[in-house]
Amino acid sequence: MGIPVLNNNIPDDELDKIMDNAVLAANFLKAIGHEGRLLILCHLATGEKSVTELESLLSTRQSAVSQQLSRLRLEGLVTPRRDGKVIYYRLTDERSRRIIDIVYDLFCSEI
Amino acid sequence: MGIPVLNNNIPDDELDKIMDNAVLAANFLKAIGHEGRLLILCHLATGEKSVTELESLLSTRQSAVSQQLSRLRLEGLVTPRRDGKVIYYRLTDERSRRIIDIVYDLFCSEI
DNA sequence: AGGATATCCTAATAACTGTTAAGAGATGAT
DNA sequence: ATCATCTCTTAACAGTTATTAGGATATCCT
Repeated sequence: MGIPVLNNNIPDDELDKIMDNAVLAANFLKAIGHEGRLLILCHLATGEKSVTELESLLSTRQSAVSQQLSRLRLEGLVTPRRDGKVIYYRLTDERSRRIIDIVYDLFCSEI
Repeated sequence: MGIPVLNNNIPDDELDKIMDNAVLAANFLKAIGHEGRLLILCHLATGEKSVTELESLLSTRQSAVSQQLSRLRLEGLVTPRRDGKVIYYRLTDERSRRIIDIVYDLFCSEI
């Protein structure tokens, strides 16, 4: 059923660490807290896609898609690869995939 | 190192499920993608706190704390318990805790 | 009554989004 | 080489939404 609980009592020292990183974490969560960007991540979970492909998958204007991608790029979630005229995007690494899995687990694996 | 990858190829059926839930998920992520609310969750991770306690922990006005709590309540992340005049908030369940653990894992456990 | 919260409201400000338009890289034709 | 074209990125703009602050009020309990 999923993700293990790391620890039930986070010590105060580490709580401070969280607090220091709160802005960082909040920004990251904002980045994925967006319907379009979330869908992009889901689509990329099934494999590389070009911007044009995403444009039609999402029924969103190309420049909007591009901007959503740029936000995801900023967070390091996706990585572009140019092949001729076309730029393909993919999930950067296991971390990106983990995040989608988590969202999937939280919102889609319940009955 | 953490959270298991559920599957590398999410089938299209389930992708649709994700898409249906994208708005839901995005709203949820927006709720926790907020510095103040994230900090509240972190503080509650160490145990129940009253609104007044949170008010001073966060150096935020009471009405603001209350509003942030109400948003978290809406998402089911926190649960109030009244004891006389005081209302104590705690993380609702393992799901809430899991989410903080994940954020912690993503932002605080790296070297 | 009095303390602790929740709600409501208004105003000010900041953040976010999508749109258009202009620009940059790559490719292929002339 | 030049030009047109395709794909994509970026900047500028404008509408919308979120957030914060402040205060006023209502409520719930002792």
